[in-house]
Amino acid sequence: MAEKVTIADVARHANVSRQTVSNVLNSPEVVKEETRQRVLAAVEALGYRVNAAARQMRTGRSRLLAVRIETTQDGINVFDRFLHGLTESAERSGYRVLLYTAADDHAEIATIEQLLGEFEPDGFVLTSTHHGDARATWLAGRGLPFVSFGRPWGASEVAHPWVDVDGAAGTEAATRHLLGLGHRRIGFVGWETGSGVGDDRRSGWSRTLAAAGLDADLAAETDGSSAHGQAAARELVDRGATALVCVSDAVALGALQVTPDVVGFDDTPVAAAIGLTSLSQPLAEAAARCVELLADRLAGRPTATHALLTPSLVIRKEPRS
Amino acid sequence: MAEKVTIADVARHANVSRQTVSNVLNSPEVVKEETRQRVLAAVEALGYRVNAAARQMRTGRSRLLAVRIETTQDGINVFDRFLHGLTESAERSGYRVLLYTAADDHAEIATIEQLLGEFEPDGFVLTSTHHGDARATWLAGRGLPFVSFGRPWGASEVAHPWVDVDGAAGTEAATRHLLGLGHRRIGFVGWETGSGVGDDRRSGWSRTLAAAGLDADLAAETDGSSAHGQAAARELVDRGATALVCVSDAVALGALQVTPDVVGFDDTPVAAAIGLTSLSQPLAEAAARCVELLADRLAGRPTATHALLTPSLVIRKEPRS
DNA sequence: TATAGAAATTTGATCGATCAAACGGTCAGA
DNA sequence: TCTGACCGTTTGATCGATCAAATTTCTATA
Repeated sequence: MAEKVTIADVARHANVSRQTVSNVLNSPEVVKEETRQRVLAAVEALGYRVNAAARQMRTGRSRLLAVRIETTQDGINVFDRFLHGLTESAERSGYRVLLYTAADDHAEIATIEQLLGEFEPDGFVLTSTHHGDARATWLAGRGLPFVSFGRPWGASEVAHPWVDVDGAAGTEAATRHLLGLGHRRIGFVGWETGSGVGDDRRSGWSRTLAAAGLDADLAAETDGSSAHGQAAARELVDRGATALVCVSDAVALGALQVTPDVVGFDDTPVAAAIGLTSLSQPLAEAAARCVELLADRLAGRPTATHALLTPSLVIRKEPRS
Repeated sequence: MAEKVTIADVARHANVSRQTVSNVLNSPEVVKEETRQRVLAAVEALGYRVNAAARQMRTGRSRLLAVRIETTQDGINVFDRFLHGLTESAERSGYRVLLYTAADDHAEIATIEQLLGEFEPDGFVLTSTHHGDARATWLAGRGLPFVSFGRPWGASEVAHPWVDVDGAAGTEAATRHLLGLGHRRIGFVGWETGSGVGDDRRSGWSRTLAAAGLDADLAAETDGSSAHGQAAARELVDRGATALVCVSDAVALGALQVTPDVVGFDDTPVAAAIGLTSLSQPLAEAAARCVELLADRLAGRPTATHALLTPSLVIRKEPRS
């Protein structure tokens, strides 16, 4: 039942030593072609697979990437698609994804510390980075390999590899789209000032209006809920807005109760379901880039410092018109 | 930077042997209380953590549970909440969750085989079980510990521990709810016959109507899309239906375009967003039960064979009425 | 043909934890 | 006083892979 094939079994079967088998698998260039073939045949015949624990014990490398799985807050999030992409890309690079949970940044650091002692992940992927992120500082402080999905917001931050989606480029596209529909008074329903992501998304809207010679005066702040989004939209429409760019689909959902020409952000299933035009983040690509940056770093290859991806506008019509 | 504390360091610090440290951690009852305290103090002082690879090498156990991360099909699914619950519960039992992807059952088996050779997960969690599931047969065939989220549909299946949500009980509650609102002609928008989950959900609807002395003749089949849901709903309404119980939120979303009294299934973010009454699966509890069954089995404790949980009806009013 | 040097392969040690067995000390009973 | 049982602890071996160094085999040149 539990047939465990070791490197010694393969060696015996191929009439070579353990080390030669190891070399065939890890440094094929030092092995004579004929021997290589013979060993590979034995590997195949016996169904041999390297034992990760034994390898890790000797090399110190685990081929594991650790990622925190986030709680689905209001249910409208997008993390699962990123995680799927991450797992897929990691597999392609010979890594596996190990999950952990944490209530907050502080707890996450403690968990990372624990993981380092126990499973020794080779790298970490941080998500939902924010201003003054303690996790990035902590990881960078001890030279641990990691990438963040989300750029390091704020000036005093440590430099580290990151991947992010260009929110400003997204809202610029959204604003252009609404301008193209003939709107001249376009509002922005955002989050409270100070959130990096929110400010970034707002900036794309304002700069586009400015470039078109229009005032970017119709902006409102919300706590991110649909209810607040609706209230904010009402206010902006009362002040003359005829269309709205929103910082998220959740907020857009509320805004949609007020006026039809609304663009959301994240292209969540909700947007698709209700026919909301929204900005779609290239999550699979973002995940792939994260793995790429991390894998390059871990392999000692020269790595890019970051990647900024552009979201795409998914134009929909409300189904109930 | 990379300070690695081994069991030998702790032993030296506490003036005992390696084995005593190991005993303190694994079989505290054989160690004298005084020694135990001293060792624990040393563990604390040095920040020692067992190295999972070394332990696994000797014991053969990895404290890893492997789960396949599913692709988000139409985006309206619920897997991420289950996964989060699983990770959390696993941590509580001293396990970590390892992710993998697979295109289909066949590929999944191959991946499991690979994982067994490399990371030697202690157990597996299967999701989306279906009629004649090759994965369950394969795992059971070689005596590997696993639980499925989803019961073994079909009679010829091997017996194995499982956790599932009682779909029939859910649709029964939904049907009762609609009866309570005064409806007498209640239809069911389902999937094609043959899917275990779909048939189960349909049965709750039909048996409740039968119990109320009503005909359960208004049933339609769809491919699960909103578009088909809408068409099917139209047909049922034309045939006299005044309310509809749906097999999923996706289908319900389509049905909602036809008539307001609709109940969905899964309580996805979409349902919450559009004010759709829906059945909520206790996913966190389901995940906890999965871990419980698996952990008991792995610890050699007597285990229950399965758990069937009841979904709860979340009643909402359409926001746009 | 001999031999330096490169190429290919093998040997022994090691990573950190746990198992199995041995060990020393204490105590009850003969 | 001696024997055997018991408790708490220690010692040596082991899991499977890889590193470092040693060894053998091959190749090229004098």
